[in-house]
Amino acid sequence: MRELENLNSCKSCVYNKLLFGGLTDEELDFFTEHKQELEFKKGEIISKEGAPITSFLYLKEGLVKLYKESPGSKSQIISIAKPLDFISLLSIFSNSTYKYNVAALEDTVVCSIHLDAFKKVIGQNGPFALEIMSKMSKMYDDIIESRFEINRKHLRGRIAFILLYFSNHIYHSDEFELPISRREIAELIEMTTENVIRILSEFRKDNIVQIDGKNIKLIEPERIESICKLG
Amino acid sequence: MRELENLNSCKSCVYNKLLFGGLTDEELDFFTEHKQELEFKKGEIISKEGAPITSFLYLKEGLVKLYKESPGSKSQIISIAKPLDFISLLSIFSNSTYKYNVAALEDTVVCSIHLDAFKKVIGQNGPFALEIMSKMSKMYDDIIESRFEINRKHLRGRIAFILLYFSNHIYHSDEFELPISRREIAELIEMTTENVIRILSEFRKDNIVQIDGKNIKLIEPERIESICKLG
DNA sequence: TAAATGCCATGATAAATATCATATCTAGGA
DNA sequence: TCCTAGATATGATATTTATCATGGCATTTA
Repeated sequence: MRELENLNSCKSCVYNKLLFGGLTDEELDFFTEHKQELEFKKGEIISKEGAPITSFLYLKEGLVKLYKESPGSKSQIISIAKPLDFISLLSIFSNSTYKYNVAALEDTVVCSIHLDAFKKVIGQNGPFALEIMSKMSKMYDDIIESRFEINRKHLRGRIAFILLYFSNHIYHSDEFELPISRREIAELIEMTTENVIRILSEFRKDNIVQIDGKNIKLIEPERIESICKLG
Repeated sequence: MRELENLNSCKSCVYNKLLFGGLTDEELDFFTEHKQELEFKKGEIISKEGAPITSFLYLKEGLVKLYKESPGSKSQIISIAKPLDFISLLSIFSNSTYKYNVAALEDTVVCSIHLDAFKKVIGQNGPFALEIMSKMSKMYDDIIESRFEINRKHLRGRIAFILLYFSNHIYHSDEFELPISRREIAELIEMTTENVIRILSEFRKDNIVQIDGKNIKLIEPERIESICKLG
């Protein structure tokens, strides 16, 4: 992890309008004083389950995974966060320590705002509070929704689901490089690594995807959609 | 559904201190004007997926289930809400329509505060906003946590989990009456109705629970704990 | 009262999935 | 450079779970 020099003010930050629409100049200056940009290399741990929460974190660049490790069983990936997602989201208002781990899947830049400063502004700016609540709710809803969706599918449907997830929600293209290993896919969609590999092979043999290592190309997205829908 | 007469002010409501610690008298009066208590009989639907959200709802008395119905597959129960839980929670700040259904498992009293009024107070009272966010986060965290926990267990572990859930979190007793059918248990912990019945029978034969219809008595809670932990 | 419906119950069987074994390939470290 | 650990790959087998069939029981409805 590397702390970037604190050159940029939040006021000039291209993300502030997307994320923090309703803030005054004073509030943005206040955040500027209490923020820090952090850079993480691929594979680095950003936060750990059980560690105290001291800041509000959101992703500026890169890709991270939120995951849980439970003794004696495999780890489970809760979700993948992309730029502009809040990554210290779950737990931040409900717990003093993180309830899950966060690790960088790519080189990543995180903006870290000191928690007290963040809460102070929420407390004084109602519309901002509502905005954060709305974004928070959306993220929680998405996680819960996709958990239930994955659970009612069979293995082929789950693989179809995750391929479409990367294609539609992360890369916006039929062709992309998987940011995670087969094992991590397994941890994300509740199946074994062997079966992830097996079913990706099936899809390749059926000619609905091209696979070369981590490089994926969806040849027949419509068929993948229908496999996903059927479950 | 029956609308109760609006006799009680929020100021005198026994729940207000538990739920809404930081409100001024004026704000409580404001809520009194914009609230309505609703009574639902067991089995009644409180809100439906897709219906517009017009109020903030919380449970005063009774027990409800939050569930999703998806065409062509069984419904899935997301969670069970008990008194003081927010039931219009998910979606309320992120969507204009409900993302799931809510139905009463017992005779139930719901307090309904008009959404605009609720948002207005959040916007003007920062500590209250933080309080609501904290409670919201906790509920979301619990749902997500238990989803992941259920998913890494085998059937026996799931049954143990749900027995302990009712015992520890709902009834606070080793002896209780199940508020839901075997089919609903199945919808809640991701298994088939037959297997719920089968495994409850196994537990009965193994003498770790007494079962008489919906009446349950945990004979050996420690063994149930260990079955739950092992998965 | 009778019929019907839904819930509880159990067994037999089929299907889905995990586990185990093994092999190849690759990337990173000594 | 070689060596090792981990990722990918595939087959055989075992385990877990779902499905199907059937019946009893209770509760609602005609």
